[in-house]
Amino acid sequence: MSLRIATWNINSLRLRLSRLSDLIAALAPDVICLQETKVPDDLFPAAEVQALGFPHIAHRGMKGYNGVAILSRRPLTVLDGFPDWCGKGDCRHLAVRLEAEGGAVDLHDFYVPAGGDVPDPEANPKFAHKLAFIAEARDFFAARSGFSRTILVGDLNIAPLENDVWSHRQLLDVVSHTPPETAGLTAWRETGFIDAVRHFVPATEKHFTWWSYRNRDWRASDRGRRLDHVWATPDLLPTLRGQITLKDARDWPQASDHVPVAVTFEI
DNA sequence: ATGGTGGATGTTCCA
Repeated sequence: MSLRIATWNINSLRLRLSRLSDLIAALAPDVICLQETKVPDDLFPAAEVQALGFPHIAHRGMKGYNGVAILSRRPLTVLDGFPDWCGKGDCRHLAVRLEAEGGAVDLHDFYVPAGGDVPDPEANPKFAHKLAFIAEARDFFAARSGFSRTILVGDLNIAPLENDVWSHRQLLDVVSHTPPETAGLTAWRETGFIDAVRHFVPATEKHFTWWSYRNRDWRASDRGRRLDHVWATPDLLPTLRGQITLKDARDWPQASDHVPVAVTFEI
């Protein structure tokens, strides 16, 4: 059974419902994990999403900011028992179980705090929150040693490798690529995941999923970062079939600043 | 060194 999972920071689901339709046409995903839906649960456009061929929906949203959702062609069960990360109640995580021929698969959708502009946890509470969030996530997964058949995706707001940013040297003190963030994210991943996109794209190759709105000509300047990730437990390695990073989506009308990333499993 | 753009909200915050 083929399972293609896409992740996308959509930066407002209601504003970009027609872009979601474009994503479905371009990638034909079985499951879509969204971040920054920016829609409270009672205003979630469920009927519109279902009309796009995704009858099974889980969402956790709030007014104005954050918000995650998982849209699926196949049945899903929402998983609970997870922390309220950093005790903020701010809608940054959703987990579901998908039934597959080879057994159930657990899927986590994360939206990690961006962390503000100043990479100093003493001076900037947003950066302190970001470091605390990734440490809490690392500790949570570390405490469940031996978990398997698990996929973790999302806008993790950190570019861990040198070629995950346009200039490693110039971004070492820029939030998203500082040593405490990249070390923290790697420690989280190493609790039990492999980087499914870098499994297909060599670490020597630049690879980005986000380009700032503030670059006039994003493609020419190409000052991108790889902030969006797909991880999988190593038992799923033999099921990996490929990845697509839909760079062209950055040129869609009224584009998100993030592009969709999809990984296909034969599961 | 600065400011650049975009979304939700409401006279500003967040990214």
